[in-house]
Amino acid sequence: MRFPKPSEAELRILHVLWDQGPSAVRDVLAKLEKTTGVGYTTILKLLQIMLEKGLVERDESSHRHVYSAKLAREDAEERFVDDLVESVFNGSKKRLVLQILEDAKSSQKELEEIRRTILEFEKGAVR
Amino acid sequence: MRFPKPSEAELRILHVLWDQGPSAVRDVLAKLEKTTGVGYTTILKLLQIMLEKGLVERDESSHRHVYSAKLAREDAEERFVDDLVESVFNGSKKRLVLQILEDAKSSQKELEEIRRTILEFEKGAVR
DNA sequence: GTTGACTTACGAAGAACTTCGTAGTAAACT
DNA sequence: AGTTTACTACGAAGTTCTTCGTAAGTCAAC
Repeated sequence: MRFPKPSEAELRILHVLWDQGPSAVRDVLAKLEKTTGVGYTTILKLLQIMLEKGLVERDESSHRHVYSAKLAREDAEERFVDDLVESVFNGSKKRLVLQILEDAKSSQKELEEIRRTILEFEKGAVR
Repeated sequence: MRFPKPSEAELRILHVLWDQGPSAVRDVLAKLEKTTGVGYTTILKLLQIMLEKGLVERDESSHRHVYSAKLAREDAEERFVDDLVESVFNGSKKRLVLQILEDAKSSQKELEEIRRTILEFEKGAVR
């Protein structure tokens, strides 16, 4: 089954859930209010919408509901990459890779890191 | 100066302008109506909005206005990749590269193509 | 020069997204 | 028990995006 693509604000919340694990609204707010300045009920509403969409699930055993990501980080990453390849690079993953390399060309350090990353991967290293 | 990020529909139009060069509304429509089923005035309106945003420019010397992309393909690609890295991969291009490799792992053919792409790039080949 | 086809301009509607205010409910603390 | 604090639910407003309908302008061809 295909899950809906998270919006920007939803993605910010998912990052918190991925990093911190199951969290109440207040826990999510704690991480996001400094950077986004967003209010409590905004997070709450978003989590409720995400629940409807199936992006998160919640534990209602306590009055203080606890939300956890139902969409795995890797699945989300793959989905976003696939969508990008489709909409921007005409379905060619090769062209995306080329663009990344082309993009990093200006920075010797960055290019070197990518080269190292690929080498590690070829040796069978996982992340 | 930072150009606005094209929306999905705007991006579809930009692809046409990148592929075909300067085009009138009808020319853009010809390419998009089969795939998207969208109407004439929709394309027109979008082009007008894109003109305001600075994504395209237009030649009004003839009654039939001709639009051309002001935003270069490569710049758009770079912008979309950067935004993806920022919003999904926590700013780490390395993690994006890893995800692409991880993603292609299932397909031997795809992985091989990426490997070849990187090799070509290292030899100084341009796209 | 009138008609008909094509074009632009523009308003508006519906959808998704983001945000918050208000109201009601549960818990906690004197 | 009563008050204060914290939480959930929900409606609603503002924004952007996408789409189209309608009106008005241009041009060629009859």
